[in-house]
Amino acid sequence: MSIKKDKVIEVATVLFAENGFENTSMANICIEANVSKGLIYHHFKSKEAILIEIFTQTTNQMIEMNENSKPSKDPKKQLLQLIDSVFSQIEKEKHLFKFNLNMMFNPTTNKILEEQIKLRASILFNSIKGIFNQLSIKKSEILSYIFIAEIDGIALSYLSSYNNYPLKKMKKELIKKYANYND
Amino acid sequence: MSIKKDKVIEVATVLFAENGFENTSMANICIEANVSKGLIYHHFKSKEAILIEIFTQTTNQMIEMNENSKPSKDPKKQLLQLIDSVFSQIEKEKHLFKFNLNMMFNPTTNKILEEQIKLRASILFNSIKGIFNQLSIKKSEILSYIFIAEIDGIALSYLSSYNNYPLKKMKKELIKKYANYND
Amino acid sequence: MSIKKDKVIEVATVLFAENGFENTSMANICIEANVSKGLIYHHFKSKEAILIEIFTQTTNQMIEMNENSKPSKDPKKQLLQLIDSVFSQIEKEKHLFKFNLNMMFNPTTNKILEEQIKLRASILFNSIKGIFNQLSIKKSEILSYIFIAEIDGIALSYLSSYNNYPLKKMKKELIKKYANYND
Amino acid sequence: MSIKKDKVIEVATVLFAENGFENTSMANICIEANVSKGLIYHHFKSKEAILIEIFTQTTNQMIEMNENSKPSKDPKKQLLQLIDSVFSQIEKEKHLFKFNLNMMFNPTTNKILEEQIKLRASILFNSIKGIFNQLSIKKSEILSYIFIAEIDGIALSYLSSYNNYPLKKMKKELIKKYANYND
DNA sequence: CATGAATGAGCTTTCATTCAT
DNA sequence: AATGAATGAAAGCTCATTCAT
Repeated sequence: MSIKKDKVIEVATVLFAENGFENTSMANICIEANVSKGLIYHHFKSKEAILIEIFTQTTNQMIEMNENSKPSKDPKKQLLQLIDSVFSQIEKEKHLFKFNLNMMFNPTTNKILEEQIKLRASILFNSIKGIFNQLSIKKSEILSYIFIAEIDGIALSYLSSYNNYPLKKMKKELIKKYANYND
Repeated sequence: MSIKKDKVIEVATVLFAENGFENTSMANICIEANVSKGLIYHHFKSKEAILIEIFTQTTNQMIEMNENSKPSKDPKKQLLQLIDSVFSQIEKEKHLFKFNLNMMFNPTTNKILEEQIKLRASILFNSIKGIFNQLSIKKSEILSYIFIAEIDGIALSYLSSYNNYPLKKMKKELIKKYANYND
Repeated sequence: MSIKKDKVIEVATVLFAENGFENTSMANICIEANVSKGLIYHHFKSKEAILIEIFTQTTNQMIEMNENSKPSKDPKKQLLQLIDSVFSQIEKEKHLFKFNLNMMFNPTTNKILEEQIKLRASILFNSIKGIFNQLSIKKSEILSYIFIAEIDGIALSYLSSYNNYPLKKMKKELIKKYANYND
Repeated sequence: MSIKKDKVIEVATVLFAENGFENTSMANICIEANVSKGLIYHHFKSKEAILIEIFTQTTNQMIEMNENSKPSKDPKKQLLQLIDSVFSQIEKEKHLFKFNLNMMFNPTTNKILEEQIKLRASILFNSIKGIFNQLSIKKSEILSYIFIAEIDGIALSYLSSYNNYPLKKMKKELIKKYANYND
């Protein structure tokens, strides 16, 4: 793939995250990516197409990671590992999480990315359900929804409203809960 | 307050929710509210000002409701009442919740509404902490954050990703958790 | 005349001078004069009408001053008095001179005030010619034009371009020239 | 430089001169230049930028002319040449002189062009002072200011107020004055 | 693969003016 | 004499997209 195309993707990701999809113009992207308008339309059909490609790339990474993860036998261990990786991601890639939430709840981008969003949700859900199946087959579905809600809720609070959100304490509480689980 | 101004607010609320802030033009609002452009700018300094007024009105309603709620003595009962009212709101006012999430994570509107968003969060937090204080003074803070995360997380899942989200079951689980709390 | 009407004239004069005619809105005038839009249109047919009234008032003052000036016998003395008064006006009422030049060379206001501008010019010219008639009947016309050009040219330089314009020295030179005149 | 850009400059110059800066809309320019709005904003950052470019071009022409003028040895001859060229310009390019005066005394354009205006004034002043330096080193400064005031004053009278201004006679008077100078 | 001139619809906002009260 | 709600045209400007080169 062309270097310039990659640069466009990279720059657009940052600008969409910082300013939102509608507040980022193709001209902005051109300038920042040091690329002409003609070229950007050579690589992408439209502004929407850039957004779709960005989102798809990340989704594909998610899928790949999911496939490559060798489940350790112990489901509890898996859960704790998952919690650990999610929390470190929330902290490290704050802007990516904000970007995703923005794209999910902006009516315009939501329509564009609808399928992708549902796909991601089902991948996540199935991955987590796979773990809970090992703990409690009967309740694995509802347990997965609860787990996802807890994670998402913490992320939402952390990213939006609270200045000194006790992210570390929240992680500890979650670990405490799921370390003793299964009874 | 003038009837036409009210109409503008009402129409703008719907359009912002349906199409997003940036994708709603003043012309759209004019047509839908059956009002001239001049008049909108007679009543509102700018498009931003409309958004702020909408948000402030809802915030004020929150504050009022909060002040008028006579806390029943039993904190558990309060919690269960709160859960009940939140879940029925999530279902009934789906579009309002989506609108709020959109405004919170759209960089443009987030900047405009920053203070309001923080104010709302602190009102909610203090209100919930007030309940948990009665159950467990020491851990009331972390418990409040967990409770809020659970509620927000469920709302987020319900509103965004999942087609047949088991909202009722989630409510049941939450009630189960908090009905037996602190024992 | 109504106090509020006077206030409008006063405020409009300042705003037109500071921001120009086209850059001063009726709304600006209303706010600054603490008057409603309805009232301003009760007193003045239009924005143009305000400008015309402002200009007419000043013109009338010029006429009045001209009529009331009792010419001392000695024309040279008159000239020197005139120079003195013009220079002190240029310095004291800088903004009024700028305003007049603006109104004269702005195509919009020039059209509105055309007659007034010509009237003023002829008043000034005749008044000065009256003086020079006493010094040299034959050349009084051309002498008047020269005198006016000198005054206007100095004013123009002082008001527009030069930061440290030697206004005092220029006055001295002019006085020197006309004190020894015709000998 | 693009033909269409040149056309915009050309059209804008005429329209600004005829109707003033504020009374010339971008739409006016588009229609007259047979060009789309988008294109104008492709070539110029703003309406102000067009004005600045127009003014700068003329300033640069002034500078060029100034540099290319080979001073004949005799300063008196130079002065008379200057007078001759200025008077023929005043007559031929009446609209350009009016335009400049408009831009100088309109508060909006004055702010935009402040630096340019000062630059032009200093170029003119230094050029004239260079001549007077050869006639009378000590008084060259004040003599320059007087000369400029005379020229400007005549132009001002001619362009603004008087219907049958004796421009030719004024030129003759000026020539008479400076032909016999310094004796 | 690459440029940037060119379009035209649409954007937010301003404004002089009118009119019912 | 006084208010301010209401209008509608027009302003400056932005933008996604196209296309000749």
